[in-house]
Amino acid sequence: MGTEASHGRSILHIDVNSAYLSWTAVEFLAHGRADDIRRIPSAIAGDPRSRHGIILAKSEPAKKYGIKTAMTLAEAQRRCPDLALFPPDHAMYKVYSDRMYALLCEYTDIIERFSIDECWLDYTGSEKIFGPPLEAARAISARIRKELGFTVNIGVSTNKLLAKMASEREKPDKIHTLYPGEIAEKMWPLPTDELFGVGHSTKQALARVGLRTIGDVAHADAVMLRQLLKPVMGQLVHDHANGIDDTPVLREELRAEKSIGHSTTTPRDVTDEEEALRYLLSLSERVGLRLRDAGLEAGVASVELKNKSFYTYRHQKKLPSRVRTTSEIYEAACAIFREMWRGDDLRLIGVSLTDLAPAGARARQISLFEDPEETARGRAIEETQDEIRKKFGRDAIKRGTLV
DNA sequence: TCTGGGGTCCTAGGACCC
DNA sequence: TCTGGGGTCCTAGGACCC
Repeated sequence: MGTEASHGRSILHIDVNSAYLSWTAVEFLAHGRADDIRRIPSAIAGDPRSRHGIILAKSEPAKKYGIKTAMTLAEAQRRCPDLALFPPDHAMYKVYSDRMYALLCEYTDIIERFSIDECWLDYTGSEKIFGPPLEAARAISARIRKELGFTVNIGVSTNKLLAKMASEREKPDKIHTLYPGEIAEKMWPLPTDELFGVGHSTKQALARVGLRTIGDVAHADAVMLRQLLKPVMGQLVHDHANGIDDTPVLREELRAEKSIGHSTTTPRDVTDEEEALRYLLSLSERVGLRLRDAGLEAGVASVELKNKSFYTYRHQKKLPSRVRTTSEIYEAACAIFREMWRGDDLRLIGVSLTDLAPAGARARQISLFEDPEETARGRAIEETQDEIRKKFGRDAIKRGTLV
C-alpha cells in the first residue's frame, strides 16, 4: 500500500528554480561574465520608468530579504538596497525552455508544458527503459544541471496534482515524492492556500468556516464545501485536499489554444481616443500575426482596459463573421473600445481573441456589406507582410500611423 | 518612479426560443 | 388575471495559475 508499484500512473513534475533569474545567470556565464548572479541578492524586474516595475524572479539570497515575486521594485529595494537588477528577456527564456523540453522528450513522449518553466511527464511505461521514477528524476535533474546549466525541482507521484505539490516542497535543486501514503504527513499540515487551486479568496472563504489546513479541508464535508465554494470549486478543493486528480498529462498537439491576446501597460496614462486607437492597432497587429501563424481564425474579440485607479474592465463581442486579418481585428477592437470606454485615464490596454478554430474549418458567413474579393485581397497582402516580418523581425513593416 | 503579461475555467443574468 | 420551465447563446466579472 502507498508504494509506487501499487498505483496506476507514474507522474513527474519538473519546475525550473527561479527560472528567469537562473536562465539569465546561465546566459551571462556563457558570455564570459565572471560571477554567478544566483549567488548574490539579485532579481529580474521590469523598468519602473515605463511603469513595469515589479519583481519577476529573484535569487535565493534575495529571498532571504523577503523579496517576493510580483512585489513592486520600490518595495524590493527598500528591503534590499543592494539588490542587483536585470531586465527580462522573454525570447531568451523560450530558448532555454525549449532545450529543457527537448531533453525531457527523451524520457517519454507524453509531456505537458504547463508554463514556460514547468512540465508534467507521464512516465508510466518508461520504467522498463529508464528504471523507477525516482531514478529517472535523479538522472533528469543531473543532466539538466550538467548539460543546460540550471537546476530544477522534481516532484514524483501518481497523478499531476500530487507531483506538482511534491515539486513545490523545499527548493532549490530538490527531488521530492508525494505518494498517496504520504499525503497525511506531507500535505495535510500545510495552509489551505498552498493547495493547487486555492488562492486568496478561497482561503478566506475556507477560514470563515474554520478550515485552515489542507487536512481540515480533506476531512470537511464535501456537500458543505460545494455549497460554500460553488459545485465545481467545492468538489475540486475537496478532491485535491485528498490527493485525488485523474486529469491526464496532455501533450501539446492535443491541446487546443483557447485564446490569443496581448496587453500593454502604457508608459503614461492614455487620455484621448486617438492615442488609444494607436495602441489598439499595434496590439491588433501582434495578436493577428500570432493568430495567422497558428493557422487560426477567431469568432470573438475583446478589449481590456485598466484605468489609473487600477480598475479593470473588459468587453467582448461575438463577431458577425470570423476574422483573421489585422484590419478585421482592429476594426472590431475599435468598435468595442468606443462602446466601452468610460473616458477615464487608462494605464493598460489589451486586445484578445477567443472562439478560435482552424482557418476555414467553419463555414464563413459572408456579410451583406462585405466584398469577398476585397477580403481575399486584404488577406493575401497580410500574409505577405507576415512572411517579411518573420524574416526580418516584427518591426520590419510598420503602418503609417505607427511610425 | 508602487503596482506585468500571458493564460484557463467558472458563474450568473438577460435575451430568446419552444 | 396570473404568470411554466427548459434550453442555448451571449456577455461581464471573478478566481486562479505561472
